[in-house]
Formats: sequence, structure tokens, C-alpha cells
Amino acid sequence: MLRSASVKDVAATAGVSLGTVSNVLNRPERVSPSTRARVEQAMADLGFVRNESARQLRAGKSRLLAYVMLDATNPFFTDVASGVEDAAEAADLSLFMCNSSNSATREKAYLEHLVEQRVQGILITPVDPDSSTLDEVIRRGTPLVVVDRIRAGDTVCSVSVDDELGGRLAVEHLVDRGHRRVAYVGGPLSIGQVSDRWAGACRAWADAGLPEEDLVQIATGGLKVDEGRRAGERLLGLPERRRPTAAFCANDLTALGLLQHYITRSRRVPEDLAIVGYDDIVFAAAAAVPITSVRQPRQLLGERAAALLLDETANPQHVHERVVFTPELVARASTLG
Amino acid sequence: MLRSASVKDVAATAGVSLGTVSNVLNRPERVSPSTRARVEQAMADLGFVRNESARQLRAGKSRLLAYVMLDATNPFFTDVASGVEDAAEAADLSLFMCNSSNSATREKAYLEHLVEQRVQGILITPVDPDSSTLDEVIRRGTPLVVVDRIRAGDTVCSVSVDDELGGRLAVEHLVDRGHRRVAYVGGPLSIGQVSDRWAGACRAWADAGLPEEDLVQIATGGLKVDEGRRAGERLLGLPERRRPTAAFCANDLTALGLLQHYITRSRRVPEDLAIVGYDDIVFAAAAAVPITSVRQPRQLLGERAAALLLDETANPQHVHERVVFTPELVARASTLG
DNA sequence: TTGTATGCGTTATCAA
DNA sequence: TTGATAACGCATACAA
Repeated sequence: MLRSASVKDVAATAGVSLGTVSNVLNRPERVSPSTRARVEQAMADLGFVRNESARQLRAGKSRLLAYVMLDATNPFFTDVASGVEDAAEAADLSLFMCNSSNSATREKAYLEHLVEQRVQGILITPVDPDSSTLDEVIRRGTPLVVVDRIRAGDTVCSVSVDDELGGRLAVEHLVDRGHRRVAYVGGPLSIGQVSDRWAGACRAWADAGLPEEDLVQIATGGLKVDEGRRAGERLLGLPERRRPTAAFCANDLTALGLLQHYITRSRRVPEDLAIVGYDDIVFAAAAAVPITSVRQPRQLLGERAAALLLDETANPQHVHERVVFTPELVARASTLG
Repeated sequence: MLRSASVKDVAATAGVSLGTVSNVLNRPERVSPSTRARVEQAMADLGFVRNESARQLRAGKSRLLAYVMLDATNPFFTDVASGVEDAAEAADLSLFMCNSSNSATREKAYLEHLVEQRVQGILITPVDPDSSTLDEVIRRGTPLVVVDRIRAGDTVCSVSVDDELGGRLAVEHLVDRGHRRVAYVGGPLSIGQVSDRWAGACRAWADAGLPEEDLVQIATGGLKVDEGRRAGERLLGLPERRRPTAAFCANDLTALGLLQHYITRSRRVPEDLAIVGYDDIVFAAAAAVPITSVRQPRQLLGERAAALLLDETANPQHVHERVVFTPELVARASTLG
């Protein structure tokens, strides 16, 4: 099959004009049943498939949406993606999923491609929400919505979750459970999430009237399982009387690593260390000691972001919105004993 | 920005012909430095972006590759995807990632779209490798490679891992560790993987000269964490003298669920139950009791599949190949005590 | 009800 | 070195 059949080919074998074939495709009611049947037969015989590029060119716009994920190996983002997917499907749009893998270079290359593809719009969890790369995209005419991050200024819509509140919920819970020396595990602080959750943690700590120095920060270089393990090492390396009795981790991956380090060293969770994670990924609930975690409405995040994007493309009076969802603490054995 | 600038617009503002603009884009060496500068300036001023649809239409083919995943929430597939992504990037192709979420309907819709997009080729882990939907795609001219599944006949390339061998490795390991009553946890058997691993398990069991009835099957309805938990319930519901001392799970998700059920019931792993998983996802190694698992070369699977696809698109003498990789057992605490 | 003609943006061929 | 023109496949306005 060298070149696939075009409307012209179909027209020829059906013995009708090209316009009629097009009518069969787009306004079948205008075509008499008999010719329609003939055309449809010809299409079947030739294995005719619409050429989307040509349609797009003609239409002046595509029926494509794109979601640029920050890290496809983090279940949090695949859940967001699933929300986006549902929304795209409902709007009869195809979804282009890309994974920047936390690389600004890769992200930029993808954005370049997407703009060239004339996607209707881009949903993105950017490596750096304030990068000028995003402005460039907008300047060139592709609407963009930031997911799970906040961007300074009001040039785009964004959908996120209140991370400071999340941090507060986590630490309030630990304080309620009687903990008076707590570690915050996460990093780098340059990630908005990490610093906001830390800010919320500090706030809750101060509100409880506890001394500042008893909320310690275990700074990590990232938010993967391995960094959690290393945080465990550092905690166990502290002299016992100064060692925190609870840890609040900036995400579940680090929480899982930390849990593993403690358990494999025959420490008990929550007796030796209570743990709170963040994101409530399926593996948090599935851990040997189910992990208390701050849940974010992941699917909803994706769905809502897609809705904003669609509004921006369709509605001339669209105004940029900043949607902030509320997180929720899910208490499990890792803090309840 | 209503309509983005075209080559024609660029030509007009630069005061040159349309052909010259095209030359600047595609054969800059043919254009005198001064006019080239003028054209480039105009492109910058107008925010010109190539229209990929038009290029595609003109070229007669796209620069798109697609990977249709079976389940984006399973880390196994995101790792395969990352391999595909690397290969696509190296070949300067964009990658369209889709997620069928185990739904044949959704899969079909995606394939339809992809064929219309004239993607160069499709990598797919199909819901049903023998479905005629795949034939339809091929018949309409889009090359296709099956990933992590095998399809009867030789109409397509496929890349997979020897699941029977994997099953054998798992059970041999358990037999070596002295287990004489073992459960196989997984289902439904209609999934090739599940039945092949079971076949391998049986083979190893027979080779060890052990009585058939002591390798028991705990059939599950799927391969998620929850099914693992339920399998745990069923195991603990057995009278102790007939209860298996080890379980081989058809994937890590079920292994994690099973592990959790045992641990939260204060059973010990591996003392009360040794556990072997399959896939060696990051969460297997990260479990409180690190899980022994059969590792598959996930990234490589994706890369190799992409390579086969690219060969099929570029090489007229391409012949379909069936690549089978060898799995490897990674022993950890869940069987080593 | 059906046919004809035009243009979307790009690239390549050929002429100037 | 640059310019004019045709073609890719489709959808639509308009003519028959």
C-alpha cells in the first residue's frame, strides 16, 4: 500500500464527483441513498481513511489537546493525566501526552513540536512555572494552562491545590497525635510545592505554640524513593534524644523510602516514627504500614484544567482563572498506631 | 492573535517571494546572507511557526510515532514508554502517547485517530493481541508493532519477554528455598502473560518432581493491588496445614497487596509466607519487606520495539521479527528472610 | 441531488 | 540568487 486512497480515488471508483464523496463524509443526508451506498462501498474497497492533516489545514485548527507531564513515573501525574484524558474524550479531542521527565530541554522541544502541530491548547506541569518558554508559547498563539503549579502574574489559567493548607493539615495531625519533635522531609525548596508545604508546616507548628527549633528540616535533592531512604539514614543517625518522633514527607515516594528504611532497620512505624506522606498515591495505601497522606483531587485537577483550556479556546470573553482545590488528610496506620 | 503568520505573510513583510522564505527554512545556504537576515527578522517579528499539518500534507507522511499503552497507572508501562520516548527522540520523531486503560473501545478509538493522523507507525500493548482491530490498522497502511504481547501468525513484529521462563525462574527459586506448597496468584488466565507464567511455574514444579496438587492457583479477576489483598484473605482462610508457604504473584501490584494483607494481619514475610512478584517495578524494591521479583528489561522493550517499527517504515526489505527478551530474577528479603 | 472550483500552508521544480 | 507556480487532500460555496 504505497499511497493510501484519497477522496479523489474514491470518487473515481464510485463514479461520482469528489464533492459528493465529501458530502457522504460530512453531510450524508444530502446524498441520495443509492449513491451514498455506492460511495461507501468504494471507500470500504479502497480502505479509505480521512487524512487528518488535510482536514486540519483546511479547518485552520486541529482537534488535538496536549498534556505535558512532569514525570510519568510518578503515579500522581498519571492520575492527573487520566482526568485530562476523560475531558478530552468527552470533547471529542485527541490527547497528545508528553513527558518532560523533569528536563527543561525536553520540555522546550515538546512545546516547540506542539505549537507546530497547532494543538488547540496545552496543559502543562512545567519544570519551572516562571520560565519564559511558556510566554513564548502563548505569544505564538497557543493557549496554555498550568497544572499543579502556580505562575506569577495572570497571563495564564492555573489549577492547583492549596499546598500550604496541605502542610498545615499534616502537621496539625501530628501535633494532635502528641508529637513535639517533627521532621519535614523534602527538597529542593526551589520547587513551589516543597516550600509551600514547608510554610504550612511552620505555620501549624507556630500556631500550636511549639518552639521553632523542634520542627527540623531534612533537605533532600529530589522527591523520589531513594531520597526518602537517605532521609531515614539521617534521622537514625541523630542522637536519640534529639531525634524526631514523626516525619512529614513532601510526597509519598519519599515517605515510602523512609518507611522502608525504618522497617528494614527493625524500627516500628508509628511507634518509633510516625509518617505522613503527600499525594495519597495508591502505593501509600498499599504499603505494609498504610501511610497517612494528604490527598489531592488528582483526576479533578486534570479535568478542571482541561475545562479551562477548552473555555479559553472557545469563549472569546474568557478571563484567566486561578483555581485552587482543597486537600484532605487521610489518616492511616503510619500515624495512628 | 487570530491567525498565525504563514510563509506568505513573512514574505510580504520581508519584501521577498514566498519561495525565498521557504528556502531560508529548508536550504538556507542558497540564500544570500542579507536577504536571509531580513527574512529571519520578519519571522521573528511575526512570531512565525511552521504549520506541521501543511508540511505533512505536502510530505505525504507525518513525523509522528504513537504508543498505545495498556495501563498508564502501572509503572511497568510508563517505563516501557520511557524507552519508546528515547528512541523517538533519537529519530527526531514526536511521540503520541495514548492510554487505552484496558478498554477495547477506547483502544479502537485511539487507533482510528492515529491512522487518520497518518502516524508513521504504532506501538501497542493491545487489550487483545488477536483482535481484528489490529489487522484493520495494518490493512489501512499503518505499520504496527506489538509490545509485551505475542500475536498469533506473523503479520506483525512483536517484542516481548519470555514469560514462561519468568514463571520457571520464580518457582525454581522458591523450590530452592525449600518451599513445597506454593500458590500462584493471578488472573484472568485469558491474559497471555498470566497463563504463560503459570505454565512456567507448573513446568518448574514438575521438573522438581513435586506433586501437582501442591502448586495451587489463586485465581484473581485482575492484576491490581486490591486483588492481591483479596488473595491474602483467601490464603489466610485456608487451614494451616494446607496453606502454602510461598506465593508467586503474576505481577508486583498483586504482590504488594498480598504483602500488605499479611503484614497488617501481623504475619511475617517471608517466615509465614515468602513472596515473589513480577516486573520489578520501583515499588517492589521500595516495599517494607523488599520484594523478590522477576525483572523485565522494560526500557529496552520500548526501545527495541521502536527500532523495529522504524525499520519497517524505512526498509523496503523489512521482514517481521519476533523478539523475545530474557527475564531475570532479583532476590530480595521477601524470599530470603 | 450532484458537480465544479477554490484555498488552506508548505515544499519543490523550473524559469528568470 | 530569487521568483512564479503547481501539488498534497479536504471541505465548502456555488453552479448546474
